[in-house]
Amino acid sequence: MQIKKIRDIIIMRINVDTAGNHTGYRYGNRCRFYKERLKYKMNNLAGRYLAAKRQLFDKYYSDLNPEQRRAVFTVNGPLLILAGAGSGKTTVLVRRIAYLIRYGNAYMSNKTPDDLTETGVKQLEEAALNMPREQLADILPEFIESPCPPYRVLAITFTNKAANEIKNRLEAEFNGEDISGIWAGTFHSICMKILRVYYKEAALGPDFSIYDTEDSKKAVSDAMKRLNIDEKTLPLKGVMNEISRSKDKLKGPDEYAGEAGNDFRKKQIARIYKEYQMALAASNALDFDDIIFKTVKLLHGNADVRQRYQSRFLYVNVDEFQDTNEAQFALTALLSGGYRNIMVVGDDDQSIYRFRGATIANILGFDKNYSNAEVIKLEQNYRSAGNILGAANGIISKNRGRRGKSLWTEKPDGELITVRELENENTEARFIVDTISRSVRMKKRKCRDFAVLYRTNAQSRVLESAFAKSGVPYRTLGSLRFFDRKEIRDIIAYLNIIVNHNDESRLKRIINEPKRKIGDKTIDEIARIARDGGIGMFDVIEHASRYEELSRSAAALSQFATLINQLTEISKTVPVAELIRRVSDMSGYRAMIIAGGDAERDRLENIDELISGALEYQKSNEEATLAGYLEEVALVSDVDKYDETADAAILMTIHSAKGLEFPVVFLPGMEDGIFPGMQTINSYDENDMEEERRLCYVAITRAKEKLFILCAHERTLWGRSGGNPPSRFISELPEQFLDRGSSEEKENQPEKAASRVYYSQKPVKTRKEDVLTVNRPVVKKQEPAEFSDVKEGDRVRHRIFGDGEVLSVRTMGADILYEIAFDTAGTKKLMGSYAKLNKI
DNA sequence: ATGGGGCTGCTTTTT
DNA sequence: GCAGCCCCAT
Repeated sequence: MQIKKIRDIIIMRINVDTAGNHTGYRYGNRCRFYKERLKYKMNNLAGRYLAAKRQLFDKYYSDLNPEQRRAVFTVNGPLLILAGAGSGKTTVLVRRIAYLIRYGNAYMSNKTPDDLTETGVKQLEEAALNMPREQLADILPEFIESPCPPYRVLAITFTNKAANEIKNRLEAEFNGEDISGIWAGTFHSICMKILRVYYKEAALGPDFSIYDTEDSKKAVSDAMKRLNIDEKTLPLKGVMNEISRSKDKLKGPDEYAGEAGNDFRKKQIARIYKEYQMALAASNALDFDDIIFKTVKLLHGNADVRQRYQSRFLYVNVDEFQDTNEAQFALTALLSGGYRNIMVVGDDDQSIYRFRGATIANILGFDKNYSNAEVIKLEQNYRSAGNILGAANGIISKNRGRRGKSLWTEKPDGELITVRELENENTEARFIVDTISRSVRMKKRKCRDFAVLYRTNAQSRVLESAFAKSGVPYRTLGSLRFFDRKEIRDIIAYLNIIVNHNDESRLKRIINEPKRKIGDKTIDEIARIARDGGIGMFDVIEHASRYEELSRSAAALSQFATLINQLTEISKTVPVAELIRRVSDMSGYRAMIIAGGDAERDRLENIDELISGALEYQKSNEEATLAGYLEEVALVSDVDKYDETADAAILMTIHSAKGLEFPVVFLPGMEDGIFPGMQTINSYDENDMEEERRLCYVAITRAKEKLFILCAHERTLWGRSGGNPPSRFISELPEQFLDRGSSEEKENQPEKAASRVYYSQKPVKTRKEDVLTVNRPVVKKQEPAEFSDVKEGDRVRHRIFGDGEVLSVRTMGADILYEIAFDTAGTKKLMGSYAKLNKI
């Protein structure tokens, strides 16, 4: 296959096209163009008409800030919205889609009616001044300019949760009007929608299965066994990762092999990759990465299909762009290739998924890939109190690979951030629980106001038991997912076999579950015969008696085949929920659980829950099909079901907290070795530390009112006890936002620190400075007064933005917020303590 | 074929 | 510290 450098080709095309015959103007040109035109027409009717029109829209959208409005009104051409944490990103996305469906390009358009009259324009000007905002909706339709029908809008997100939120908020926005034509979904669900229609063109069978990580792990492991590659010499995890990253980069097995060169490990992986893909093809299955890979391949290689979607999607909107990988970037480029109205929102400072292939280059270089892209920054934060935001700005400013943004808020400073070192992980947990229960007892807050965010899931155990003991209601997110439970996976495997008899991974999973006296030997033999004969495993099973090698288990095998065939017949007549019931009965699965006695009780309940979930699916989908259900099950996680109304404190990893906000946030385990983790500390790639720092930034910006940063003097981790120095990230926080407890506590610190047993495996890495900062009680106060002689109207110089004029000076906590109109870099809001301003 | 006991090795996670 | 895997005994 020659999908060589799809990405390069796509990017090249973008550049060529945009440089050539794009409909828009470069923004700079457009600005100049505007000004000239406005100056010229200032006194004539058309100019006044346009000004009044824009005033009317600005007024109608006055619940948004000016940057947000610009993001809503800029609909044509490529647009990058850099949306800081808590800057109203989803609101903008939703309002923008609603705007282009209602008004099209009304605001930016320079068209004027031919029959303008003095009185008509006067009326508009009058309305812009005096008409109450609510009534403006009646006038605005007059300005509609090529509105976009809902079905021509595409909105892509990462999680189902985000997709649902967009859908729901849009529905509310249109309250009752039919906008169901909008394509809003995750990358994977969008791709599935395409692949289900054009499966033939994508060289897939009609009822292909989706392998989740667990399934593909098995398939890769099997492939390695077949190739006689030992998992001890080449760990499965690394192989999986390499294959997955390779697919992210749109590289198939052959290309991967081509690039392996003389690298033995890569050559091995290339063989596994190829074998794995062959197994997937034989099973008529795709893994998660393939869903996107194959779609990009299809759109790239098939002009008809490509054109079909390119001519359909007039506006393409991509959420969380900082988390896209190369394949996803290519997909968005292909889908938006028709009209090039592509808008991406994201925050480079919140990119925390590099480890799974996200490339921050997509957002950092968006305006290079799309040379005429406009860039809008949303920097006003509506979420966090001043001190929290100050700390967040402080820490993220230490990163180098960023576009540079500095958030500001109109909110008061609020409380200082509490930083505490506790004795050990148990006292740390108790501190959290006590703080919560005290606050709840005093009726200051509800339990659900509190969130505990940790770096690793391993930290949750101690926390959970502290919560359990105290009786403070709590919930943990992301422990064992419902669909990861064995019994659920088994039943789902049966359903997959019914749809796709040759799904090898699922077949292996349930062929002997419950026990049917079909052992591993037999299964391997079946797989081998199938492979040699180029037929499906199920075909072999169905005709087991034909093969001498299988004679011993032939009876059991044909019984199994009969079971599957019967269930397949049944599946054609009964709905999914009923089918699940039949599967669990006829397969003997239910009987097996019941035989297990009381210990297995909840497994039975889980199956019942699965059935009610299927009923739910039938209710909400008019065309409920088994294949559709399986797709939903494969692509939907139960994290989406995080119930924000339950009155319980919530415990989760920082990663899963992204996009959420809480009045009070605890960050336990802020220690070098945990956060940042040992791997990061020992890494020679400074990008690793930057990503860790971004994660810390995400953690801090989850808090609305109050933040606790905690570490333990001693900690038992992985069975060994020892201690970690407080996280280097704590010392990166500007001191003026922190409350480090009484001076007494501080004085005790050096001794404690001296007696510490460090985990550090590579003492080389523990540099002198680190130890010093740890041991010395940090009391250096930052001097915000340093620049306080800068006044409104002064000329100043900034390291990056150059020279500019100070528009306003405002105190924000112990810091000062400057608004500065830079000569070349535009108007920016900067915090005094980081801005490093020099008066000139 | 199956079940139990010992051994290893270990971020983060959505789809 | 514990989960998940491998190997061995039945």
